Amino acid sequence: MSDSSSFSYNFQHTEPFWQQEWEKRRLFDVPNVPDVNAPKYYVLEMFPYPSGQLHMGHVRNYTLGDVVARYKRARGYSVLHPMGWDAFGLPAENAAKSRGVSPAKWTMENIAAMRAELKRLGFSLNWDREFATCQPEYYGQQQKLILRLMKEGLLERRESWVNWDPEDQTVLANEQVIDGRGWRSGALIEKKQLFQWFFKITKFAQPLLDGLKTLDNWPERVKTMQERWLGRSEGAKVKFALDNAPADFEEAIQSVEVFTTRPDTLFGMAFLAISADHPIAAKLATNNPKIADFIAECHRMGTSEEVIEKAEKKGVDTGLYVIHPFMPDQKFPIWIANFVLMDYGTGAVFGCPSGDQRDIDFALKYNLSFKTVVMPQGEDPAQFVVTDKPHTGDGILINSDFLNGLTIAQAKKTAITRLEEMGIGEKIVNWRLRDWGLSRQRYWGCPIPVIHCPTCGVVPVPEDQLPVVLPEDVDFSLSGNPLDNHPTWKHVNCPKCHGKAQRETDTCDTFVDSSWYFARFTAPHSNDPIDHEAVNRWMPVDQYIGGIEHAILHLLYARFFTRALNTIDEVGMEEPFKALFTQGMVMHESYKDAAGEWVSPDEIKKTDAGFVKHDTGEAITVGRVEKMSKSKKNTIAPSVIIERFGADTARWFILSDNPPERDMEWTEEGAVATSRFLQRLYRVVSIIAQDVPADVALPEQLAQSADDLRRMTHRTIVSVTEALDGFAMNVAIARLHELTNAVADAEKQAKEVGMDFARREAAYMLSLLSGPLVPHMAEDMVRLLGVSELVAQTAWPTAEESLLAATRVVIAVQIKGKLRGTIEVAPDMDKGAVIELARAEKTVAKFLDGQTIVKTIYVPNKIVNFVVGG
RNA sequence: GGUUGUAUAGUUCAUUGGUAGAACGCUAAAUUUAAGAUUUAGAAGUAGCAGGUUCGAUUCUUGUUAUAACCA
Repeated sequence: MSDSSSFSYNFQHTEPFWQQEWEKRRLFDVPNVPDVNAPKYYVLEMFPYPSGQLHMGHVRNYTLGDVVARYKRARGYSVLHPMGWDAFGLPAENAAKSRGVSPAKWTMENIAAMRAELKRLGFSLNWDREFATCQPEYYGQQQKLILRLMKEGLLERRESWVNWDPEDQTVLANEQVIDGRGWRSGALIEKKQLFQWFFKITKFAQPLLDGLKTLDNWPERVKTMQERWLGRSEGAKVKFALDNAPADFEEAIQSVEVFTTRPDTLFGMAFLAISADHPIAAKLATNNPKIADFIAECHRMGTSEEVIEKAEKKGVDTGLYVIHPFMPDQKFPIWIANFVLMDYGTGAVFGCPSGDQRDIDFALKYNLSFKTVVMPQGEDPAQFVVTDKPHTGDGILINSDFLNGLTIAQAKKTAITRLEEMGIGEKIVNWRLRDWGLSRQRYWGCPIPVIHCPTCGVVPVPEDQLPVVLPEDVDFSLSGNPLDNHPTWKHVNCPKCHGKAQRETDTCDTFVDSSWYFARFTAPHSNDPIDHEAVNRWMPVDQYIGGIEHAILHLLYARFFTRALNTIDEVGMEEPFKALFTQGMVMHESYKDAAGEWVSPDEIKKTDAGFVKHDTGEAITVGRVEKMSKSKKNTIAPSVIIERFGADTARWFILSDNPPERDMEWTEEGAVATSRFLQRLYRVVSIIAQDVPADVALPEQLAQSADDLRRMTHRTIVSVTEALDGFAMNVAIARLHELTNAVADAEKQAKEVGMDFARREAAYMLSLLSGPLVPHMAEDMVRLLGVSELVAQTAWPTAEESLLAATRVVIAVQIKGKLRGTIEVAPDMDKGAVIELARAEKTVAKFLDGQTIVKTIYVPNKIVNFVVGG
């Protein structure tokens, strides 16, 4: 027997070696337009933001993608597997502000560092296709697309409310407003109207909703989240006439249009609420200081739904009244309320307190009377009354004139028909989705390529003058938009009239950059944004992989963009991602010291008394297992792991423990155990490589042990293949563990007939099957076995059908469903014979003694069940 | 509060309408100058709880509890 201690896998040497070999042979390169006869497979992981360091989430994401890419390549697909950088965004600008380094330099240095780490992990990427969105070669092409979409009317400029940070002189996203203050400056945020650019995504609301139904290989929950975000609701628009409208009210504001999803509850109306930005509110504010104050207060609140949801519901009475559409003799007060949004629906709602929590809160607070109009089925209409808890469920209409006795659905229909007959309302579809505002008052983004001319208005930059390149000599010490502050950049001549004009100084939301990069990857060096032949051959992406945190915005914008590009014939498909996989997070234990401060895992060590600090010996408490994050200090740097254990260990461990869609916990023990296992696998294969000559033949007759091993090997081929097809990398790994154990065990029968062949076959298959997971070691093992072809170039193995069937089966024998014994028989043995054997089994016979068999259940190759007695 | 998912060995997960498995960890022994070492042997389970369907349920189904994500 061999001396096992002499085989040790040296990843420091072999990993870079194989990476160079693959690179040299250009194994992962594919043409922009693949051979029509070869099946294509486009696997893409969400491209990273170049923060400077790879984190474990990246490792998990890109390892998953790489396993798919390598597996599909082995299955004979032409595989497009590119990598790039989502390189625009605020952190670069912050670095510029705080450290005086230029955003471009900071970004490119980060990219270089992260690229080196990705390469070190041995991902099978087509690096020739790499780009960063901050390069003019990319964003210049994006500017062309923006202009083409603008020409098609899919982009427009309009005034809209924004959160304005007066100190930083900048617009903030809703998420950046915390308790009414700017997240960086802490200044009180104002609402302000600004001209902004919008993608008209709402035009695509219905197609985006319908398209979800075609995405069979998307996680259900992502589709549900998108559906809710789109928020289709059917309802009615109802026009309320003002009672005694003031004389100075122009025609347009002598009535109020309301959107409602519940026209059935019109008779339960108690008040009409309008947004602080409603024209009537604005009109009243001019000579009513109380109303003006209230509006100002609303403007300080922020614009997000979340803020509005959490804020106390408040209102102010305008003193005006509207006339009820169905009851001309009744009038209801108009209130200005902080929970009504101008850009949802019509900016006005009617309140029905008996059927809505928010409305009843409001009515009770301001002492507005109301009546009950819906009661649960089976209640007595004379008795049922809502006082402080609204009835929001299904039911029957009461106290509602011509709607009485109808169900909610019937009443909605009837009410709308009546409104339409009267000419004061109609059925409409309303969406929660709003147009996508892409203007950002920032430097580090793609400049929106238009010029503002005092005579010609908004003039697109002609395509031959693109790209509009960001200036490099920028002063970040000033507040506000650096592009706007730049002394010369914005001053240009109008392309039309050649008079003095100014560039648009807004840049694009970075979500624009990530909304078409997948199309650019198919022909990244093209002089046109998208090479039509390449994009139509490679797209849609067959497998997209990324985190659940992008379930809504990125994926929705990318879907919209693809549809928009489809309408201008830039791409030939409507949906960009055929299959989506959302991986879980990488978690780690968190640690705190006595003072309650977070402590990093590498500052501590384990002792018999628990964790203590390395240097001081201070006791550490172990906290929850949480998502790795810098603030909790529970991160593990991939680079450290790679250095200690190698890329293969990192790859194997991050896939081994959990199903990929679930959160996984990174543990030191797990990494160590993985490393140990891989060493063992290598050793097992090494021993075979040494013991068995490469040209060993398959003998006519095999010993039982050799036959068993061969069957195990071929069953494993099937199960690993199925697991990889089903994205169950953890299952594939479990099966490979089992085969490794079987091969190691077979060493004991190494001298039996056919074992040489069976062991060598098992070792080779083990190497090929683990190839997608641990590509470096797989290459090494195959070379040890004397095979010159690289694993990366070898076709995926197929199992021999004849070895998949069992040679004998163990049948369970039950009496009344309780296991009483087992028998071993040849597969597909005659039913009668099996039952006879079962009946004769020692324990079974004992239990059957003196009993009458009422019924015998026989499942071939599995079970016999005797039902006895009465 | 709603939606969706999950619940199986100490841990992480497989599996199946018909004997519940793997890996790690754990225990013991052996080997080694040494080990994040190796080998051998072993323990570990009422499949969350309560019903229903069935000859038979961990699997299908209803309810419930716990937990997670998302929405509100």
